[in-house]
Amino acid sequence: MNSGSKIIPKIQSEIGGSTHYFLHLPQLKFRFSMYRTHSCGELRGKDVKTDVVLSGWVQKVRDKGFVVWVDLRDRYGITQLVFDEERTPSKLLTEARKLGREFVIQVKGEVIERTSKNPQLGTGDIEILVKELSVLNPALLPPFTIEDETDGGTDLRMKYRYLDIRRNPVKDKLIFRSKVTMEVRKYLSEHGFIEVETPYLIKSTPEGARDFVVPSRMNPGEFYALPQSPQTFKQLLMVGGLDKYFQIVKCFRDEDLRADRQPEFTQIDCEMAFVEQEDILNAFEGLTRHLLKEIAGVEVDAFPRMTYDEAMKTYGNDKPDIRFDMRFAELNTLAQHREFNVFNSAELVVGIAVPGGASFTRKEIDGIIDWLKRPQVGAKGMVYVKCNEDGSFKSSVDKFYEQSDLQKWAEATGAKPGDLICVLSGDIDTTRTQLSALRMEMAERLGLRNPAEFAPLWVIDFPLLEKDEETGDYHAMHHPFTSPKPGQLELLDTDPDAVRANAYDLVLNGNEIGGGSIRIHDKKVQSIMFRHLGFSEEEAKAQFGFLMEAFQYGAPPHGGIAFGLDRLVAILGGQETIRDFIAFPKNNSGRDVMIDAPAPIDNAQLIELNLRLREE
RNA sequence: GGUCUGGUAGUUCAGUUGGUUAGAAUACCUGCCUGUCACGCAGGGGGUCGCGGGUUCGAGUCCCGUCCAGACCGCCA
Repeated sequence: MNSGSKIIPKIQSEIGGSTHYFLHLPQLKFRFSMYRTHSCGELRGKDVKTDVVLSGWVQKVRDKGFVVWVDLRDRYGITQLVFDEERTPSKLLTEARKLGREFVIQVKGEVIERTSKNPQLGTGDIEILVKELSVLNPALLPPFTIEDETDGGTDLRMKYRYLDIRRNPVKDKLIFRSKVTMEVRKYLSEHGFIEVETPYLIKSTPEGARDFVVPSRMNPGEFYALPQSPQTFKQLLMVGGLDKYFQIVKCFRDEDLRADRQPEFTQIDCEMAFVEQEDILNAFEGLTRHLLKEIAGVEVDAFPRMTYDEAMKTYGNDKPDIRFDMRFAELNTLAQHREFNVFNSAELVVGIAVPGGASFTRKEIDGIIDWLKRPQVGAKGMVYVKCNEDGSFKSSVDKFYEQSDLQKWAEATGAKPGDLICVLSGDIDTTRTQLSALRMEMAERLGLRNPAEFAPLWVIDFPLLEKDEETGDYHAMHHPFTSPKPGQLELLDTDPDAVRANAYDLVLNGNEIGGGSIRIHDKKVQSIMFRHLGFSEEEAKAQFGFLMEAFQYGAPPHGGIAFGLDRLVAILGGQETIRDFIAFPKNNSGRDVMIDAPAPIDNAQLIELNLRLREE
């Protein structure tokens, strides 16, 4: 791989600040003479003496006695209104004093130059001397302040999401998302992709995540499922000859949530016919590069590539964050020749060099070890080596190892004087997972996860199958339509773990933002796959008969990829959590606290649907 | 299914070893203020300490249960 390639943005992303985005033009594109001639963000010094009509929300009333200022806000900005004792009729001045926060008002007046200007505001050179005021709608006092730095907690803000959306940080993220989807549509359309909508009411499938199901009134006892992805439909579109398809589409998975996971989420779903893996990688590297350039202002070199096996060995993770190093060094041969049984009995001894970590105090290192021992990580302990500035080493296993041993560990991990080598041991999978968690935690603590830096990476050659440790069954690591590498079909019988797939993920800053594969387009191969996944002939036919049938009518070689749009947008915006990039997200328990869903349905509805709730 | 953290004024939070009348900031209301823009100044109102039970002379504080929220593990082809 192209190691150490770090991409520094030309323009820093400024989500969360007050900077507005490309779509945030201050001008109204459509003018409605009845309610407004201008937006609250566009009037400038050159507009002085113009008669205008503005509408918006009252941000703040500042009553100074002789003069009352009202900040009028809309999506485009804030314009100051002025009412004063000299120029405003007393009746109007009294009305202005009665305005409350978030009242919706309309004013007619004249743009005048301010006596004292506000350079922090785009409209800060002018104000509106109001001649007519009408309250279009009064408002209750909002439960939290509609300001960039609100006093509201997340719970409250979710319940009153429509108020939260009035705030710049949320509004700007939605505008930012709109910009991203616009660029996606633009790029893919320019490259010959056709956007096709596929159905939401489809059939439940046993593999993968749990389905959300929808009862069918007209077909008693039968259910639709909401799609986990439009996978089979986009393959059928290839059989249909559409050649290049995309769709920005909602997908549904009934699994537990995370900060970056919602039960309904949006994918950029893509498929191409007459392509091999290389064509897909090129096409969508192009899309991603386009987005990085247009959205984040970052020019990126060719994306590095790494096999799944290499990623697991080097980073203990199939979605490594390569903005920083701390690569794994396997130390078995260097550490299993002394009397240290913890290492000698381990399947894997592996370490990383934490830059600057030698300066950690004993207390800090104990803290790290405690962190590792939490059930979420589950490590038994950690061996560490401080690499002193004078070239000597101080380790937690000095009893067992010579300085020359530790010197070799330092060479293997790439540790320099001042670094801390952290070593974990145990069985291969667990130890890699734990060290990977430690690597990310250390990067976080050392501030190496710079959200304005973008390091994309293709991870390729995923295993075709994954073994369920409980049942011993195999299931598709990607999905059951993924093709094995050429010539590896025979291996399915002898060594299923060794079979690699034409499957790939696009990783950005340690997040899987996209994944796809070259599909099986041959009915026979697909049958073999289903058999290995434990489907009987009948089950396969019942579940995917339509696809198998379609493959007999001239299915072209095809493959595709799907990007998680919510996550992609959040990362491009330099954020960890996707929720603010979704207008109306669900909470931790999958609830919409604003509309209070899900909710029971009444008995008549149940009867109509031929459903009865189970008695407990 | 599990682990951890939190729940006190409209809001964000503090509240010591269990001890008098539960505080601060902000928001809100009233008054004042000749250029504010986080305006300022003075005053005022505002609390079922998530809910239920227990220990105790006494519980915001300790214990048990429960609900809600957040982060994570499992899960997420």
